[in-house]
Parts: sequence; C-alpha cells; structure tokens
Amino acid sequence: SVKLDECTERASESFDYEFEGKSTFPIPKLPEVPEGFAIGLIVGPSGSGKTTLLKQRFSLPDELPTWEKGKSVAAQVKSGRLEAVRLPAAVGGREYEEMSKGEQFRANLARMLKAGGIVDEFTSNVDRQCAKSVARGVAECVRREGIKGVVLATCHDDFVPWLQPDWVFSTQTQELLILTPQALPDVPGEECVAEAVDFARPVIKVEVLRHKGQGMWPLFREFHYLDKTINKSAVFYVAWWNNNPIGCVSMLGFPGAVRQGTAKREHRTVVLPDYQGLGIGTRMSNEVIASVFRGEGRMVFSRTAHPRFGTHRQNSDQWVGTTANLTFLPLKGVFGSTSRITGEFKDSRQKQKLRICYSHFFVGTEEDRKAFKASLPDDKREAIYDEFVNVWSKGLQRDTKMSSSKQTIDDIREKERHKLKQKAAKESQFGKTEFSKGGVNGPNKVEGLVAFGCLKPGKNALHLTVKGKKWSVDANYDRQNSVPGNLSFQGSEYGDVLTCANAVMKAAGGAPLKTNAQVWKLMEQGGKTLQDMKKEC
DNA sequence: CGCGCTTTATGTGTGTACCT
DNA sequence: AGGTACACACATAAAGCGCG
Repeated sequence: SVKLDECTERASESFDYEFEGKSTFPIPKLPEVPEGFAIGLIVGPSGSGKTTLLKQRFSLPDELPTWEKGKSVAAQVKSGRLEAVRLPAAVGGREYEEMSKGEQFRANLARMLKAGGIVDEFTSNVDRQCAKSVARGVAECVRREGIKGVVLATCHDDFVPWLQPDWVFSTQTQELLILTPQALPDVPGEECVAEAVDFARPVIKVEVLRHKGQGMWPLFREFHYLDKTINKSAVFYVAWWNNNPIGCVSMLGFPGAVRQGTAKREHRTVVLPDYQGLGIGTRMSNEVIASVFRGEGRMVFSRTAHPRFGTHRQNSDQWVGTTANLTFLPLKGVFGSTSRITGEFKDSRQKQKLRICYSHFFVGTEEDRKAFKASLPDDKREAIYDEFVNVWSKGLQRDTKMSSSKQTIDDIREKERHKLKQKAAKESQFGKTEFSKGGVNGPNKVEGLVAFGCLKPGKNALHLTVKGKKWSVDANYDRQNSVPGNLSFQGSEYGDVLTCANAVMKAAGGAPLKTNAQVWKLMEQGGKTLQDMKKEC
C-alpha cells in the first residue's frame, strides 16, 4: 500500500490504469527442489516475484555484505573467489568504494559463494559476454569446492549453459525444471573486459510472425491492460526479438452486412512490460494491419482505449476516425449486450464503460492502398475500393470537424460522463432492470424502460403464442410524461419479438421485417398469433 | 468429419431531443 | 417547422474448439 499523491495519480492516469493506492500480486509458488542441490536458478521478468520468493523460501539477507574501509577487496574474500567472479587482480586490489557498480556486484558475489549463498539480480550489472564468463566461473568454483544450496535470481537466461544449475524455476510460467548438470562449455573470448558502454541508440529488429492457433496467448494475457479474454476466431501474430516473444497482435473478421467479409479489425495487442515504451506496440500493430490490408485486401478497423495507441492514430495520416471515435464503450442500451455481461469479466467491462475509446480506420500510405486494390478480387475490385474511399473520406470529414471543434479529451470525457449520469437518473426513476443472458428475468421486470425505445404509446401491441410460449404486450404508455403506464410484457423484449416474428416469417417464406414501422403494424393487428399469420402467408 | 457455439463493434436505419 | 445532434437496435464474418 502507498499513500495516493498527485504524482502517483498522474502516473496511473497517463497509463489509463485505475489505482486506488493498493496493489496486490500473487507470489509465485515454487515446488519442492531437489535435496542437496548445488546451484538453483530463478528466472523471470522484472516484477514477477523473484525477490519475494528469495526472501520467503531462501532467506535472502536484507543487506549486502559489509566491506572494511582502507582494506582491499582481495584481502576480504577467500582465495580463488576473485578469479571465479572474473575480477582482475588489479581491480581486486582496490577498496570496495572505488569499484564500479558491475565490479561491486562481482565483489559481493565472491562473498556469497558459500553454502546457502543467495544472490539476487545475478549478472544484472554486467554485460552479457561477461555474464557468461562469470556464470562459468561460479559453476566451476561451486563444483570444485562442493558448495551446496546456492540460489541465484535473474531476469536473464542467456548464461544457463555456462552455469549448469541443478534446477531452474521460471516465475513467469511457474515451471520447475530439474536438470542434470553437464560439462561446462567454453565461453568464446573468455577474457572479461570492463563493461562496455554504448551510447548509440540500438537498432531493434523485431520480426512479426503469424502463429497458428492461440497457444501463445497465455504468455501475454496477464499484460493486456483491460481484458484477458481472446476471441476463439482471432488470428494470432507474435513479435519476436532475437528468440524472445515480446508482443502479440490478433485480428478478427469484421461482422456486418455492410462489410460482407471485406474488412477485419484488430482484436488484442500486447507488448510485454519489459519492452514497453520503445514504440514497439504501434509499429508492431501497424505492421500486421498493413500486411492484412495489403496482402489480404481487407479494410481494417481498430478500437482501443489505450491513450498512447489512440493518440498515435489521432496524429497519424495512416488512420482516420470512425463514428465511434472518442466515445465511451458503446452502451448498447439497457437491453444491449454490454449491459448483459456477467461473470469474470464484468468488472473490467464496467470500467471500460468509463473510458474514452478511440476508433480508427486504416488507410495506410499511397503504396499500401495500391497493394490493397491489387489484392482485391477482380469482380469486386472497383466496388470494394469505392467503399473504402467512401469510408476514408467520411473519416477525413469527421476528423476535420473534430479538430476544428477544439474539444479536448477532457471535454469529451466530461460530456460522456454526463450522458451516463442522465441514464442513471432514468434508471433510478424507473427502477433498475435485471438481465440474464436470454433476455429479461421474468415478467414485468422491464416496465418503463422497454417503452422508451420500443413501443408506440396508446397502441395495443402484439399477442403471440410461439412454440407454446406466450408473448403479450399491452403498451398503454404515456410517453410525453415519461411515466410507465399499464405495461406488461411476458417473455422478452422488443428485439426478441422481432427476431421471433422474423423466424416465423422466414420459415413461412415471407419477407423478413426490416423496420420498426413494420413491426408496429404487426403489433397493431393484436390478438393474432404468429401461427395464425403464418397460415396467411 | 460436420455441426453448433462463441465472440466482436461497426454502418445503417430508425426514432427522439433540443435548438433556433 | 426544420435542422442538427444524439441514441438505440440490428445484422453479421470468421476460426477454433467441443461434441456427437
């Protein structure tokens, strides 16, 4: 627990992360390790519980070893230890305080090479070549002297072959690997020089590959900022840096009669915490989206609540806003699907309703668009491309309008919150409704609210019996004064009546009802059952 | 192997509220 | 009365998975 101050609040806000001053996280569970082991290794990313585990299971000392002033480090460690940690004699002759951080780490390591020695942040302070060399030195020393029970924790695992530990535990996958130590390999270019410092910005080469199935989602799900679910039909892409998966993107087909399988949308995008802040997320996502756009000839939509992602797209000429840009999660009305979400993810969805979300349409570069057009099916090329240009130009219009209105994100958020308040006021006036997946719980649970959007006042509505189930609506309802009248509704809501009616119409070979007006007409005929009407078809 | 289930968020069509 | 903005409901493509 920490005290909430302005800085913490601002930090949590800019990551769109709700923080109430308390954070909890599960401590990894380490199974029993082999009796009498020599070296154990705990591996996992920063913040995954390595240190906590060391404290709980292996009594990690709170303080580092103390060093006497005016006395060389070499004089305060056992013989052979400096070689083991690859500290040159010239360095070992110095006082502890005169050493660099990397050298100090190795000096402390030299002191911990004893039975039950516990070392956190193993090789964090040295370059990777040196790490391998140190690992080999430690392994040699431990084997030579028959030291038992040394446990090292680290966020690297590149030196494992040179350490040959008896077991490795991953705090990320919670897996314990029991190993049989093998002969130690030589470290190429074994001499360990002082840590090289490179101020040049490194080039990060990330490869994004399609991954069959969703087997890798569990690696990323914990780090998705809102939601841990993934759609079963999501096509999954993984970003690799060297041989490490560092992020993922998934794409879904876009539903809708209008789109007719011509569009896709982005679904889940995650960059693992250790790699965030490098601009990988937006590039990775753009790469996948551009390839779907160019190669598959699909228009691409994407909706995000993440401020960085959204802002990037707002400022990019490769994206235009859609009608849902800069709104809260659409509240599909009191009967809408979002209000029916139950179970494990209800809370995260509820929170999402209070976030400004960005919705964008990918338009790419000139070159992207050429490739997109080229990959469209011949017979529909012009039609789909026209549609693309149409959506694009509408988006541009909206963007222009939006930027000329000079509204800030805060203004929009305030406006959206106001809307929610009004909705809540209506609910408190007419009572809150309860929903289950199949519709409304029991009869009469929806009075008032159902009349808001669905039924005309003063008209007797539909009385139906379908498959033995009774449907009746008596909508004597005074809309002007917004007071629920004598409304009773058995079965379900308007949408279900429509669906139900259409099902019968379809079975009977009639035209489906398309408009509310048609449904009302149907309702006005009151007294007839759908089965009766079916006979008339 | 085939079928059914599951999931998402858009544009469109429709109705409603509010302003001038 | 007309115009604009807002609000809500609807249909739906697609891939994997469980099940028979």
